[in-house]
Amino acid sequence: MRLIVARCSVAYTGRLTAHLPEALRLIMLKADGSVLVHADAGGYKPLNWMTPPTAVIEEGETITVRKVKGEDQLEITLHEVLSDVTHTMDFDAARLSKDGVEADLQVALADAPHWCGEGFRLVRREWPTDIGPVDLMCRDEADGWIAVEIKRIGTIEAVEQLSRYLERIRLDPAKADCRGVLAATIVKPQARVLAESRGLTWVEVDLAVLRGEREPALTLFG
Amino acid sequence: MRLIVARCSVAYTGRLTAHLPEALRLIMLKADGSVLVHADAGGYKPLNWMTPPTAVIEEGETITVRKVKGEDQLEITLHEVLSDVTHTMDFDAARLSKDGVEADLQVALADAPHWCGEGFRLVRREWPTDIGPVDLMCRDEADGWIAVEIKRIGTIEAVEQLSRYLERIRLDPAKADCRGVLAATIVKPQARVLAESRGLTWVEVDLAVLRGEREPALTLFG
DNA sequence: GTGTCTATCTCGGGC
DNA sequence: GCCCGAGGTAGACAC
Repeated sequence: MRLIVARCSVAYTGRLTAHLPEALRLIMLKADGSVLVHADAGGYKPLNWMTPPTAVIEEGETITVRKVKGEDQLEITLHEVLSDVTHTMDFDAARLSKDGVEADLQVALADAPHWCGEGFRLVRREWPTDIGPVDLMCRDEADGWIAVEIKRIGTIEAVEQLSRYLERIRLDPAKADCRGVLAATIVKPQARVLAESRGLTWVEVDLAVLRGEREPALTLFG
Repeated sequence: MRLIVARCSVAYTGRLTAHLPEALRLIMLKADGSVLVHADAGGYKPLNWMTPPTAVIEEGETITVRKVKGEDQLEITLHEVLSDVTHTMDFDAARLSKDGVEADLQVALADAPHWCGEGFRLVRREWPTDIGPVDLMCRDEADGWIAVEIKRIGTIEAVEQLSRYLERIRLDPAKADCRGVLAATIVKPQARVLAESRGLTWVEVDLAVLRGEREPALTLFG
């Protein structure tokens, strides 16, 4: 990884045009061809960047980064270089392991589907439809079908997704009355409104409770 | 900005939990409190990070970053430091200027709504509904209402969004016949099909043409 | 290759 | 403060 601290200006052309006036910034050139220009503020995001695969050409005080496919181009002009160092790193860095993403929520709910609705039992995970798999397919005490869409954050988008699946599932006469449930750690207000207006149910679930690691704060069905 | 190149391991707890085993990486501590851990590959994204406002505590070989509000915590353990340098930068770096984003398109179309449809005149931008604002609300020569959804890239999602708005707008008897138009720089084939199947219109617009900087390539209404 | 969907999305604007 | 939508979203995975 090459780290250049320099007074520089940057111009991007491609999906849009952007210009960055002269200032002191960090330019990061990764071994995989990524180029990132970071300021000392501004948080997570680089001001300008190019993701691999790229072609990097250095000519005098100008670094030109081109996307191998496409029109995107980044032109960095170095006005004053304060530091320019290269560090060799393990190219294939050990991978990041995560717990608590949507997939983990799905596993936990598959094990305890009653949190999606009273008396629910799992028929299968990733129930296939012709436009993609529904997260969970369940049946209730009266043997009615219920499609469950799982999200960490339940947004309008999730309601749309569930609606699309239901539209397909209900084409089968045996499942014409299939209900829909959106299960999420947080269900946003507008998603609640939209879900209810479409006759769909929503429920907030807590991963730790699902796993039996914490007591439920409230009685949800009462 | 402080740049540490070190063999390190990282643990994140908060919205989820994540662990990064020992490897050689770059740790970036920005003046605004941002902390980013980057590998020499992996493109745009840091492996781990914390956005401001944060509290950074350094004790021996451990750097602990806490979100000022909330539970989020990042714990970086330094096993071997190869480099540790600090560069003073202009804190308030000159701002990035962009042109060609959706907002620019909206301004240009509000100024020249006839590109959305013959005889259209603007009633207002950001017309409110209970699930969010419609980009443009127009009326045609016969005083009919038209809701316009503007996107840089017109996808199925944009058609869904426009459909949702129309669903709401048409609840008002005075606007029961409200039409819908998707205006975008590029309208994807699948979005065209879906729009047409729902009785919606789509139109491709060119920002330079809207601004009168370029001649239209084709007659759109003919 | 395109399409779809997740993300510790991040970030900015509005109320 | 929360909520919502845009993003050069990026990145992963299925088809």
